[in-house]
Amino acid sequence: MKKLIARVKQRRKNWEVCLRNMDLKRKKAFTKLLLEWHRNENHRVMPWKGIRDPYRIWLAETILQQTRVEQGWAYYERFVQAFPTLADLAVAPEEHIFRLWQGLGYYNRCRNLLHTARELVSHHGGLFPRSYEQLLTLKGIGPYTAAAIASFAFDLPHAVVDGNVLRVLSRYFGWEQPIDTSEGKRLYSSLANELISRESPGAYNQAIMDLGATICRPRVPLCGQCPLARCCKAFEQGKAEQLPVKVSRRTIRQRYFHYLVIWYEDRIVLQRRENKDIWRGLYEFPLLEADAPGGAELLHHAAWKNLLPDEDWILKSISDRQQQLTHQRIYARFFAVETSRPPAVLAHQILVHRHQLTLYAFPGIIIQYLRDGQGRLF
DNA sequence: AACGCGGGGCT
DNA sequence: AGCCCAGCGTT
Repeated sequence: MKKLIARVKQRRKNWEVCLRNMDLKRKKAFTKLLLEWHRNENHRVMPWKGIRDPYRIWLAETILQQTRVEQGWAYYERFVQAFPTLADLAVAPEEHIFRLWQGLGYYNRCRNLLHTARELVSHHGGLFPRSYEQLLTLKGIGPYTAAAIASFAFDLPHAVVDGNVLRVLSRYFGWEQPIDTSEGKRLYSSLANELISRESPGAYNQAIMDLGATICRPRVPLCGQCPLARCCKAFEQGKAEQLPVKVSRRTIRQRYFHYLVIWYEDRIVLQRRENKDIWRGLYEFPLLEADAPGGAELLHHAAWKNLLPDEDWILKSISDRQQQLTHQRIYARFFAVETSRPPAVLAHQILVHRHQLTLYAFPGIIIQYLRDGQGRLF
């Protein structure tokens, strides 16, 4: 067994050595052509581009994790306006930050943002550490973000590896190694760190991502305009659109949410999602989840006994909404109820006036519901 | 190594 | 309907 593992390791090593030597000319050309294009023809403009302040770089990169530039743009500008410095962010109330993040998704990013801001202020003198390894230890900062801060703010030669980079490298070098495995990540990352310009790491990192976003696009790459096409293996073999290779496919889970929208005069009951699940930290109505859609009989469910005791309430409407997430499809049914007695809220629930609803952050499906007039708001 | 985590735009 | 996006943390 040990022998076998040793042999696999040796073979992997040989493969890497082979790759390293194989494309020497191609590699040299890559960095040179990329930087030339960046200097002369890259006209992409974004509010965070060229910034050296590690705080704003961190903010931008965090917002942009798995998020399209166009989508994150306005969020970044609102955050910079509300929290111009790290110190401003560190003292902000969590509710305020979540409200600004509302609608952006992946809410753990938001939680980690605040956590790390406070960590930096209380344990690092309000300064970002100036090394890649130190940056990596901070919550919410992984290999990509650490490399971005290290290179853009501190001129350190650490290559960013994001979706753009993986695509550009896979195509340029014609690698069919899948990009979504540990093995693949290791190989592409090591290649990227070989290629990065030692003189201007920040410019190199910016350039490769801009090229991936504007020319070497996921679908319909603009090889005709690409400055690297003449050295690009995928272009040479006419398989740019077939790369990069991915192996993983995920199944989509279906979930059925039943929300109790209980109005008492102009107030409504809300609760905050706390479990390890989607939308943690956002607010919603009292919820019953089931394996299938349920009817009005749910109003007599034990979990809602405190809010709907006997006959002091009336059902006003039932309405359905859907929300498609990347890995889940949410079917939500809203039961709107009016009550004449103040509901007995549990410890985790709050009674909020409708004019105060804008103070809370909600999942998209709740926003949908409130906006449609069913909730008398937005 | 595999999985969970959003929301939106594009084909 | 499926894919992808300036990824990261947990198990």
